[in-house]
Amino acid sequence: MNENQVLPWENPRFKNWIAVARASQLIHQRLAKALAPLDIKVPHLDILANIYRFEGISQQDLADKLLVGRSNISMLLPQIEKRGLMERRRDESDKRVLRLYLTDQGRDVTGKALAIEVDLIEHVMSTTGTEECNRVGETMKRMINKLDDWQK
Amino acid sequence: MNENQVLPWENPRFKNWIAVARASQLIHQRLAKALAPLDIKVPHLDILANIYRFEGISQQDLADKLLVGRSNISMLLPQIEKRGLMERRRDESDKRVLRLYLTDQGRDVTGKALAIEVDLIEHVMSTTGTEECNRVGETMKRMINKLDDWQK
DNA sequence: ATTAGTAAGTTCAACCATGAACAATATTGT
DNA sequence: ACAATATTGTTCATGGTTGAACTTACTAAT
Repeated sequence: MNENQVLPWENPRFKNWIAVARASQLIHQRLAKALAPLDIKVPHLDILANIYRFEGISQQDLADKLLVGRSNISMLLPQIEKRGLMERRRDESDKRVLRLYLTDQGRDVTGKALAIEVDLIEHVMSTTGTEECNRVGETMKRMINKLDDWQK
Repeated sequence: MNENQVLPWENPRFKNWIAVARASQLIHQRLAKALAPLDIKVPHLDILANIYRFEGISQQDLADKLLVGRSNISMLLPQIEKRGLMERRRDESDKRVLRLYLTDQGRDVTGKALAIEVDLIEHVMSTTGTEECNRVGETMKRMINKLDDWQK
């Protein structure tokens, strides 16, 4: 910890992590602009994509997957539902939970939005080969695991 | 673009990018909690760290580095200044710009906060060797360049 | 069966972030 | 010199995000 008291930007892990954070932030911003024509915000797409993938997911499970609070989901869903992209159905076997389903229109919009996201990422990573790309993914997964089993 | 119409989660670049985004989001959240004892928010640290590194930076240049709007900086700085961590001085040669400087206390707090951040990242990336770490950083920098010279 | 504990979802107040409109100052072209 | 244009920083309205308190529903223990 003492050798970190000098400029952290000379620390390899730190400075490379900064690049990761910047890339992540930039892509988020670009994605937001790219989704504007569909009148969809990034958090909306995060939600829609997860319902697309896990039909009938509960709001709690959705919040866990997205790493946000339940209240966040509770505030966003009514907007999406009013636009007719998604609907909530009470689970009959457990009346506390609401299960989420895309409408046909929702599936259509989500497909288009995901295509935009994939195109963006494909383009930005076009100079990154599949092998290197997988190595990056593996590194990130190891980091996520480290975070998960550390401090709860 | 057609082969992306199936599940994007099978697309190597897409699925690996998702891991990057998740790791980034998680570290952000953990860092926020780790900074709580210092009563510092992540955006505050972003600002302080950049003044630490670039003494006398202007608000506009700071906003550019942090990839946020000027208004963001304008709203956050008074809070930091009131806590006595930083001060603004009018540039005499161009009276529009305000130049930012850390106080002694600000330098102290920033050093402590950066040490917390470095410790977190060192720990989370402890299973990632320097070489692999640099490769990840290189990949991210290539992505950032792709984003910079595309669409303005 | 009743009580205590737990879990899902909602609401609310507080806080952050953003972009547009604005004021003050600099720069550029003629 | 002067008008038109740029740039810096601020303000404000809007909308997003959070955690705590709350309601309703389920579960476990005795």
